[in-house]
Amino acid sequence: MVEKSNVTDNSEVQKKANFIDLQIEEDLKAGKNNNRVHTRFPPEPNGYLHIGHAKSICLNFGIAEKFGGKTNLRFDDTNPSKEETEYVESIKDDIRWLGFDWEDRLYFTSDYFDKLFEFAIQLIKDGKAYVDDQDAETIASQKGTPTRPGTESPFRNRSVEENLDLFRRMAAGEFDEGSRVLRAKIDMASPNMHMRDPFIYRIIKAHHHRTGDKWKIYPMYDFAHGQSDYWEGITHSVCTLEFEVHRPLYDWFIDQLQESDYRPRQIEFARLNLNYTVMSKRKLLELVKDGHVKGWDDPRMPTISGLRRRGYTPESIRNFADKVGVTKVDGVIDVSLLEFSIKEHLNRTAQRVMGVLNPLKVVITNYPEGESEELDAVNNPEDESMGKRKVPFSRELFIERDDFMEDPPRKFFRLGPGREVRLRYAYYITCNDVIKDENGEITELHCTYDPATKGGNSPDGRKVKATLHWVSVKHAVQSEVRLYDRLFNDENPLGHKDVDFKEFMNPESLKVLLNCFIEPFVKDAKPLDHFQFERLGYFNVDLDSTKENIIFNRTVALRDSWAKSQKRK
RNA sequence: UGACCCAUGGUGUAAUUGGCAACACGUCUGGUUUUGGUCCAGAAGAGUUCAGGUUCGAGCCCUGAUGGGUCAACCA
Repeated sequence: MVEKSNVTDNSEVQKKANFIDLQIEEDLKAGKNNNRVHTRFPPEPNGYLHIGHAKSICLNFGIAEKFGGKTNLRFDDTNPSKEETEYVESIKDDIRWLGFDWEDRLYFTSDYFDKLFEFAIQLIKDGKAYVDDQDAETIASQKGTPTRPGTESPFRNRSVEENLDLFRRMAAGEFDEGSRVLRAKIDMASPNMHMRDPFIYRIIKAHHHRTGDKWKIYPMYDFAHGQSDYWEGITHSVCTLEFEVHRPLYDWFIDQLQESDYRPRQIEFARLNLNYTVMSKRKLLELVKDGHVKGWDDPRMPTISGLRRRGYTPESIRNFADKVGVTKVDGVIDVSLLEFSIKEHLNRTAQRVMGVLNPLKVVITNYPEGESEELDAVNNPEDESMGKRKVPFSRELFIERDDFMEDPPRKFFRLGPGREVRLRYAYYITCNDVIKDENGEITELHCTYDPATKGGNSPDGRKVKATLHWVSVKHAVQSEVRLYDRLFNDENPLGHKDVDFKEFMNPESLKVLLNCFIEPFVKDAKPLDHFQFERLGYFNVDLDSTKENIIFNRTVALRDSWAKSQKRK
């Protein structure tokens, strides 16, 4: 069975087996690979990980967990011109943050460069690989098309000795980049383009982030991946759908290598797509490089570091990965599911706090000047063990501008002239006067409070229709709040021919509010701490935050059926 | 005149392997509520791309069609 055997967060959810689980169960039933299950997560260190990688990470480590196997982390670093150590470190951080552990199984494809080289030599000796002296264009022209077979290279039938000599000289750096490649000799007429004598080694004279300048030639992905799997004892090599057509080639190389019953198997699944964003490293890099966002970890980015900074928790991302499932169907997941995942987690765990984003001053005219008091507030109504805190109250308060209307429409329950509402955990107040400046802008409200309603209940049983959040002016912490909206206005920014995806960027994806006031409880909050600002949403402390200037990110807004009903009108 | 893959409510995933199409998100309604949140109750929404076939019975098996995706980087 494939249910999680360990009962972690006592949720004991029995996960449905997906098609990969089923295939693994079959392999196990057939006694393959001595009943071992061993997966790997193989990122290329050429960018930061995104939520799509998170799905793959959860899948690979999840499989190992379900079947009592192991998962390796392997950096697929076969192209020195694109890869950097910075990326290696960020990737490791992100995986660890998600809560997965590769233990001592950290590998680099570059660890296998010597073995790969030897394997190439062997193929040459076996007459299964040859050096091609033609340039890229010529070779491409001989490749044929998907509907027309290719033609063989004039260098295809060189002698083994000549191939050996040339290949060694390629490795020695005797030739220029692009002047020669090593190719596998397979079948130029294959209906599968990848089998038409694929390149397996090319000359690149760039500094490699790990092997330095030792190598002048580097293996191609197809020549490295399966072999790395094989040498690491990987049993199930899970990758995304676009590698489906590579599988025959993967198998071909394994055929050349296999010397026992053990054999790794490639299985493909559909990559994650999210609407209103882009999910390709190249496109994300473009956003970073061109300054459309502030970096890989900009809270608007679908990167793991961006989501982390935005306030997403590892739990929420893992739950999300579970919810989207694993299939071979190319689909697009609605961001609302991602947002649901974080709201679900933070609702249970986030400290409640009151914060006013667009302040409107309220003077409690019958509250003694210069005095203040502390009121009890619940830290999390979903979790009594989180206890209570004190919130200071005084004569001058801020409330949310949206919570007052001079001419309240029909279903508006909040404050208006002559109306009485409750200030959460404090008192009932009634609005008596609306003070305006010379432009007619409302500058403050004069209200009276009912001392008998302390804590928020009226002894006479009088009801109010609304409860507002508030802060005490002299106690509140002024802070910056960054509100985020989707990065793109279009559901599928990449789905338009002839229009660059950046054309669809949302100009209002970031709104910075500098004049926000939060209750003093947040004074000592540290970067990445989560809060629910009551009635508003979930916020966390940004990495830019300092003791003097606390900065909050809005992770996600609370569901707001009032705003929704207003929008409909 | 190719190969390979895919097709179930708006979205994503299920369906005891041939037996009443279910769950989640989203949407809507009502209730509870010191958060217009949460929670609770309920509703709408697919008859499974189409056409044949096998079968007592097909979302599931077979055939064909249609639609979509991937493949012709010295990227992974």
